[in-house]
Amino acid sequence: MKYVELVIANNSDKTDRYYTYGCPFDNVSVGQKVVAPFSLGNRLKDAYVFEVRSELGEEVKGLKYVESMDEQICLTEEAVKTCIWMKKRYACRYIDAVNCFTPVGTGAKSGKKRNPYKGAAGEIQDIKALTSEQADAVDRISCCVRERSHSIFLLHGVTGSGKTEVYIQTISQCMESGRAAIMLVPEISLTTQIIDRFIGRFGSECIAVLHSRLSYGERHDEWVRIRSGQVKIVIGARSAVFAPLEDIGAIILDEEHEPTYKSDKTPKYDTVEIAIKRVKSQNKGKGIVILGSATPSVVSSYRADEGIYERLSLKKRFNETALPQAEIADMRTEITKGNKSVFSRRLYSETQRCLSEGLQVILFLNRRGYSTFVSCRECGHVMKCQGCGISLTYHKSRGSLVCHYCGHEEKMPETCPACSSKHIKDFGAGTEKVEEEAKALFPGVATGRLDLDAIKRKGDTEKVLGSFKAGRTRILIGTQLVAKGLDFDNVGLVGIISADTTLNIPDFRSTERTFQLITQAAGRAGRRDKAGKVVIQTYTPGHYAVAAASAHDYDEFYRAEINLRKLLKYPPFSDLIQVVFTAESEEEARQWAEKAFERLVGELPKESGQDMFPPQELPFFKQDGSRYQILIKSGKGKRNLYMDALALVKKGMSDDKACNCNMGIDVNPYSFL
DNA sequence: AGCACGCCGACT
DNA sequence: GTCGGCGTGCTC
Repeated sequence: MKYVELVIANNSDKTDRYYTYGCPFDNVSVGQKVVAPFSLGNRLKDAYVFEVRSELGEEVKGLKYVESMDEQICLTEEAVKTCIWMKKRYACRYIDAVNCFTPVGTGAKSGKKRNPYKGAAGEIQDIKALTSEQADAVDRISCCVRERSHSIFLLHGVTGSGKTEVYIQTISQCMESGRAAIMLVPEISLTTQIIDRFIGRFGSECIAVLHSRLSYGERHDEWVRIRSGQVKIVIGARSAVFAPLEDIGAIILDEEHEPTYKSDKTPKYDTVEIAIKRVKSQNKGKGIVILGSATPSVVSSYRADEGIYERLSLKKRFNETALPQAEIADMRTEITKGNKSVFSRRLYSETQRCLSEGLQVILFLNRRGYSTFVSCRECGHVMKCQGCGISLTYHKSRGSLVCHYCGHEEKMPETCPACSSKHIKDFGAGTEKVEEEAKALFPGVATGRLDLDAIKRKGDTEKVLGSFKAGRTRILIGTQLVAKGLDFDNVGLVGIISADTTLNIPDFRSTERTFQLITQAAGRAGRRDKAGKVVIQTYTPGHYAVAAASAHDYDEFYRAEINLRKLLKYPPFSDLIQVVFTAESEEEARQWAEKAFERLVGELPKESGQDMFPPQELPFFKQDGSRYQILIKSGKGKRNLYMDALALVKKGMSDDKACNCNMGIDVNPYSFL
């Protein structure tokens, strides 16, 4: 008889611990999924083995016995280790972490075997000679994979510098060394070319593509196929980082700066952290992580500077095509010259030129969320919070400007504090408005729109993109969807309608996002032999994100941004921990948030007080219920201190019978709304 | 989270 | 007398 510590698949904070059971199956191992009788009625529950031992340390009252073992599902030891780590790191339950590693639903009953990826047979590309930069990167990475050592590489490569070939070579090296690999992409639906290339290179037998369109049954079958060792390469979006592979040589994150790598539901993990933890906790030998991007996140770049990551740069474009020529249109002068259109005169004339030359135009406008910002139309001054440096959000009902970080509130000014102009107001134009104006300015020219509203139904994206690719539409207007989309051949001009839109969303990352989006959108202009043109419209032409993006100068942007982050103690110089209290009534949410805040203050050393911002109501979100948040700006090395205290307070709340308020914890969230 | 237990009122 | 309402407490 063996004895096991089980994590019960019970969706409750109260049962979030180990339960000791006897296990009559001697071949039981850590990670094994089992069925065990639980609670009063001895109902049979799924559970996972987290520890195995031969002796019972001390008497356990009412010991029960494992009923049966699952034939197919057994997590790796590394997965169990990572689960234990995740519980602490993200203040989630064991079972939340386990659910990341296991397939949802049961296996397909029919047992029909099929490869769920029914794409093209695979595209066999000529293996081009690597550039010397690529070769250097590949050498460095391959060496680590062979030696089973651990390194994190930041592959900083400009658009068209051949990052994908480096990924392929890395995976090749994994295959040669008999190791597995995970290839992560921000959005699998926009990645069919990469998949074809991989299948062409490695064959479909050893590859699993984890697609969001897979049914539960298919997911389960793929999980088993991967776990059996048949599959060595897994391609997918962020959840594929949990693929049940053993001896992982490399985990690659393409476009590492993309926000989709941060999970927005419990556990709110960061894919980069999971990837690093996984390759490090393996027994057979450690693995490497590659973070690839043309515009690395500020946090990643800083870590490379610090030597935590190893930077590998690809500065040359593969076929030496020039980057598009970018120019800035100062919208302040448009206003003073009486141009109230969303088109600057420059954008108008360039659009006209392109259309007459038979080229196509992309107009980019990122209008996310509903919050508007407030700025002066004459001097470009933007209303910001004194303490946080974040744009203030206009709350019409209150007639005031509110900082969503610290709760600071001030009256909406009637004149600009900088230049006393009366032209200070909340503002923002959406894609619909741009399309309307485009139609009016260029009559007879077919336009297409690509944003969340326009692609509500399945297949809409393909329709819109298809028309544009075929040349049926000449002007494509869209949000970041167009920036991410596929490559086009005939685009002569990219117009960025308002670079300020993302600049002024209330988030410390807004500048970074702006730089990345402009750079990405600009990359859509001019492909192959034709150099394209970019017009960037802005009310703040002097802003370093706009200026650096127009000059294709990442380093310049990074230097300015990292200084600001340091000054204001934002990541990477801190971790922002958002604690959200959700309850039926405003009253309950507020009271529990306040109670929790008090306990937190009591739990922590005095000097921590200045890092913690007291409860603040979150704006309009859920129709039912109310939300309050506590924000903690956790300095370097203090994250665990705060997380432990938060876990304690959370435990206290869930133990309190009178409490019907939920407490959610999110470290470095991507949206603070 | 479930779900048995148990202590009350309403109904055969 | 007993059916069923939901408050309370526990799960190796």
